[in-house]
Amino acid sequence: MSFARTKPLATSLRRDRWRDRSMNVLAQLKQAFHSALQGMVADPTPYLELIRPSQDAKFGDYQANCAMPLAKELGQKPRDIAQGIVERLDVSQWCDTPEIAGPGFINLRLRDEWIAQALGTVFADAQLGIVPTAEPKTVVVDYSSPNVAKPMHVGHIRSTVIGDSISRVLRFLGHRVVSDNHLGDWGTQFGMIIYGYKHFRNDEAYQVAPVAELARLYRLVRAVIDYHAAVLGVPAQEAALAKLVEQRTVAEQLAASTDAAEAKKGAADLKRLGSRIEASEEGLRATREKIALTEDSPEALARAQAHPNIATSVLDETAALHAGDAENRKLWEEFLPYCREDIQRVYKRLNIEFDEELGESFYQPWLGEVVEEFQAKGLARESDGAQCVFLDGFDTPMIIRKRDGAFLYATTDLATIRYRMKQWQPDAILYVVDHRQGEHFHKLFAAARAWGYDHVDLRHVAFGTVMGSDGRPFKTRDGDTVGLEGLLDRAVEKARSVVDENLEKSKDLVFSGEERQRIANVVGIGSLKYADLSQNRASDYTFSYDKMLELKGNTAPYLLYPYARVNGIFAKGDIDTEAFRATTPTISLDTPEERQLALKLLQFENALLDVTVDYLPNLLANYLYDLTSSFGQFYEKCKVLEAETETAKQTRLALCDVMRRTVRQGLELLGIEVVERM
RNA sequence: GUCCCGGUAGCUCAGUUGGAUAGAGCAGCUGACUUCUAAUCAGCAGGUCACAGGUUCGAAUCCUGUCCGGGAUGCCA
Repeated sequence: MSFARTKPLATSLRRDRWRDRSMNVLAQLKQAFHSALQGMVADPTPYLELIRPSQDAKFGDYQANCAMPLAKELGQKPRDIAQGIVERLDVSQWCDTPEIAGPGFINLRLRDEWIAQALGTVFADAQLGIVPTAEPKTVVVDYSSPNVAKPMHVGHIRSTVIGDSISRVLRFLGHRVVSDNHLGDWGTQFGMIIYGYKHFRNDEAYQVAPVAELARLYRLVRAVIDYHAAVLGVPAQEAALAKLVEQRTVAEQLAASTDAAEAKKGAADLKRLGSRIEASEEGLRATREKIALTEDSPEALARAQAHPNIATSVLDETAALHAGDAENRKLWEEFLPYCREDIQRVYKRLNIEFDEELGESFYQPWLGEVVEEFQAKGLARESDGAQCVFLDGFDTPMIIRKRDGAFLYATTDLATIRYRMKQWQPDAILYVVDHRQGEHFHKLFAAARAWGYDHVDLRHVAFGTVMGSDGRPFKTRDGDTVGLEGLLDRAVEKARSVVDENLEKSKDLVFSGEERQRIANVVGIGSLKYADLSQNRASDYTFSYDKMLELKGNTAPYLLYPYARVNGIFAKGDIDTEAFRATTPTISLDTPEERQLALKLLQFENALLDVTVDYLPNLLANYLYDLTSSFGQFYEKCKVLEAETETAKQTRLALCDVMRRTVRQGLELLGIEVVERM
């Protein structure tokens, strides 16, 4: 059975697209079509979505594809309908006479004078012609959410960067955004550092640098636990491998069969088993290396042998903390600020801030109430000793209280929804969390709706896994997850060598080592973020330093370069930017490159609105890439400082300046900084 | 077993929610620096959009089935 659908935020945002705005051409065209279609069809709104930028310049700048679907509804020929629409349509303010082509496409070509005038308006506006939405929504964006006390790793980059960008775009468009870092500050990792603190601490180190000492304790306890788990896991891994090898033997026989169908199946099995065996062998090798890591060090081995039951002891410490044990509670309160401080270092490097950082522990006092309320409303009942919420359409229930009485993340998530609704009355709550938790969120949202929160758009903004070049989840050679800080260091380091290499080539410009490092920092971090944001979040993402730092293609360096180039033009021409912005340049678009660039610049707002429909920052990245490509062509063909006429020079300076401001603003909305020269 | 993603050029990926001849970058080949920064630009080549049906004026996109890959799947998060 299906649930009553809440009104998605995107629907109301989409309506913004054709609101009356002086600079948004598409919005204006939609309005003109709305008038023209009125009387022809009951509700013109859905057909307005069929007006879009043309794919090919020979079809004009925009095309309206509404005549074909209308043909069916009205029972007439599509070309006749197109003709009818055109006769009722008044777009003369913006366009040349519309043309009908093919089965009934209506092609629209903007008048050059209109584009020029619109560009002038954008040039004169500090906000690039973008006005805040008339229908501001309140949106909670839940992202990043690392476990504190545990080093952040590569898995956190996507949530952090995507969530940050979505927050920035929504806020820029005038929505009220509450960005909330739902920290894991109440889990087993605290049991680990509490255990570590009790058994392995170095008091002096803790006094001098508590954050570093706690991190050391975490790694140390983790290593001991991993060692025991590895030793215990080897037989099972070996057995699994043996089974696969056995299956391979069967497949080999099948492949040799005289029956064509059987042989084909055998060959397919062989191929599949081959890669599985490879993966299995590699896993086993990694496990053995992990064991060796401890056994090769007498000190580590002695420690491991002295703590054989460390895993359960850690769980006991965690349970004691949750049960209110005074000592553990005191330690937790002491450690938490240090752990928070530690992760802030990474956020600072990434230039990311949150409005709220309400961790799991914040909701802990209300978990009992939540369960009771679910029971009282008949939404939850006992099953096998656990409190379960059974939901239509799901095979398994959502468990909100374990047999042993402990709560789960589902419980916390429910309490969190209740708090957020009460505190901010949001229209939408976005969870920027990897796609593997999809089913959890489906259940959570269904439970929340049953609970009464059915007027909020709860949405799982899912993203894929970060993969290595081998096509498997991105790991270090030892099979560990890759630390986030090391990733940033390496990106900056690689960027530095790219910077050095390229600046050697420019003779006239002198860059100090300090400036080079600053550029490397912006380029390195920016590339790391952009590589992620420029890809559709739904797909898995193959991590590659070389690719993200490419100078051509859809990369951060490619987008940063035109910005610096325009600065170079202004510097060379000795043109004061502020003074120029105070003027009203005469604009006349006389070359295809100028026209194309101007048109792209006018589409910035549409790119931002597109991002908000399905929360896809890559649509903004695509736009910026498109824009800078157009600039590249313009730059090649149109001399700015040595333009043939004064009007051409003013036009081109204006184009350059609006381009530079748009790129800067666009990158800022992706959380990426610019450099003045490079 | 069931459910959720995905399969587009040798590689990495886009593809504006069903529109006209499927696009970029890398890799390969060819050109363009005494010129506002060549961290660039122009060009060539590269495709059975996994496969088979279906829906309609029109399908990479929607539906059904098959194959392949990944993920989730009762007490972790």
